Parts: sequence; structure tokens; C-alpha cells
Amino acid sequence: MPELPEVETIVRDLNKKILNKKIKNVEVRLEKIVKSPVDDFIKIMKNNSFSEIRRRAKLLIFKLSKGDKYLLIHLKMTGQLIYKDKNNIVAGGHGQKNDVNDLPNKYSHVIFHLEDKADLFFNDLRQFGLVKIVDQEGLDTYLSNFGIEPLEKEFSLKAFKELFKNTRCPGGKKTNIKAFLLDQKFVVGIGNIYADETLFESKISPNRRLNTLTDEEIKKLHKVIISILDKAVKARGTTFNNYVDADGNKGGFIKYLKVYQKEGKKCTRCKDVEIKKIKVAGRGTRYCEKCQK
DNA sequence: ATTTATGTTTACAG
DNA sequence: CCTGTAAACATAAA
Repeated sequence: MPELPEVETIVRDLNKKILNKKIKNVEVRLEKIVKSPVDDFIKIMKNNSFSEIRRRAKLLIFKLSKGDKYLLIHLKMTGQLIYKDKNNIVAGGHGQKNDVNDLPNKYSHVIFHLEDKADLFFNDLRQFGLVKIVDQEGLDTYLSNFGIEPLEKEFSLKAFKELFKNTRCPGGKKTNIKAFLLDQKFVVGIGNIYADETLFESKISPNRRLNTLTDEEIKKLHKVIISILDKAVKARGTTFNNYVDADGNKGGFIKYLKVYQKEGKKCTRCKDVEIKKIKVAGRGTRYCEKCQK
């Protein structure tokens, strides 16, 4: 799915486009995507509007103007949100073929019909994504499972170090660093791309166990997580294929990628060995054997 | 209870 | 035919 920088970009762009626009109707083309009773979902959305759009981890949170409720959208692996009106096409998410120019398409599972002939499409090839409505309590419950926001002040070095502790074992957590970075209970917003890029920049092997990291390495990792995500947000994320963002621009981070999808290419740092691809934590993982220890 | 590892969802591309 | 995939839950085992 889009990771923190991509979701952040979508949130910023949608805030400019759909805030307080009347939702005239909602079309549910694939019921299982909507995790609330569909009748209720449509009833609540109809004639409502979004008063605020924000992000927590990789979750989009739309506050509804009426009824003290929230619309939650998670894009998971292949979800997209595409806004379209007579002047603009604004898309965010993992690109698929023929998506933006041909709407709705077979992957358009939920469509929000807005005033002024504008539409917001929720597309998802693999159908892992979700759309649901929650009240304040439901939102709080959902959010309580998330860890630290890496671009907020709460992500201090001290708070980061706390995450390495293990209540059962004084030596600390033993899981590998890649699984740790991907786990949203600890630090949120990092997915497969930024996990690999962060570890490369930190010179840490994805297979390293947490309890073997030195203080120096933890400090470096903390700094790199912030700098990479910050750089990616500024670049409007990483994109492939025909992804375009809210103003039709491609994400700019792709040019900064050092290891993701670079397997078989010479490492840009040591200029000596090729980037390898292995499996760690069940996910394809790229790294440089020589640079990352 | 808490940590850690693995399986499942899913449709398409190559 | 086979494999793999921008994610995260559920479940199991330690």
C-alpha cells in the first residue's frame, strides 16, 4: 500500500479538494469492502460532508460534518483514492493499468458522488482495503493499537529506545529489525519500501536481531527514519506505473531509492557488490551485503 | 500475559 | 504452470 508519505500526500491533496463538499450519494459496487452495514453506511454518508481529513499511521480519517462520526479508509496493498471533477484528476495509491483515464473501472468498489459533478473513487485491485464508519469510541479503539508517529515530536530517541525493551526478557526484543520496522504497534507508517531504504541508509542488515543493535546504531536508525520519511513526504511519496497525485504529478521519491527494486544493480555506496534480494519477515527485502552489517 | 513467527486474504502480471 | 506483490490481521507456538 501507500506508506506514510503517500497517505500523507493523499490527505493533503484531498483536503484541498473535497472539504465541506456535499456528498450527494454513495455507490457501493463491492459490498465486502465496506465493513459497516451497507444500508447504514449509505444513509450516513448521503447529504453529509467531510469537515476534516487527517492521517494516523497509514489510515485515512475523514470527520463527518453531521452525526459525530468518522469515515475510515485503509488502502492496504493496492487501494487507491482518485478524485475527479471537470478540471482535475487527483489520484493517490498504487497505480494499476488503465486506472485514471477510465473511471469507474472494474476496480472501483466504492464511489462517492459529490456536488458539482465531482467524484471520489475507491479502487482496489486485490480487495484488501477497507471503508468503514465509526463513532468516537470506535475511532479511539482503532487508533489505540497504533504506535508512535515518526514525524511527530513524540518520536524522541528516548521513546524509540523504549520500544526495544522486552517485559519478559531483560536483554530486549529478539525479533529482526525489518519485522520490527514493519510492525505498526511500534513505529507507524513504515512499509516495505521505506523499511528497506531506512536499513540501507543506516547500514544495518535486515536480519539483525533487535537485542544486538548498539546504542550508536539505534541512534542512527532513529535519525534516518525521520530523515527518509520527511524527505519522502516533501517529494510527495514514491510511485510506480501511472500513479499520479492530487495535481497529476508523479511521486518524486522514486529517484532517491537506493535498494528498493534495485536488486541485481551495483550498490551505490560501496560500488562493489550487487544489491541482493532475500525474504525477511515474509516480505521481499533488498539490501547490500557488504554495506549493511 | 507477551513475544515471535507464520498463514491468510486476493487478483493479476510476468 | 509457477511465482511474487506499497499490508495487516488472526492464530499458533514459545
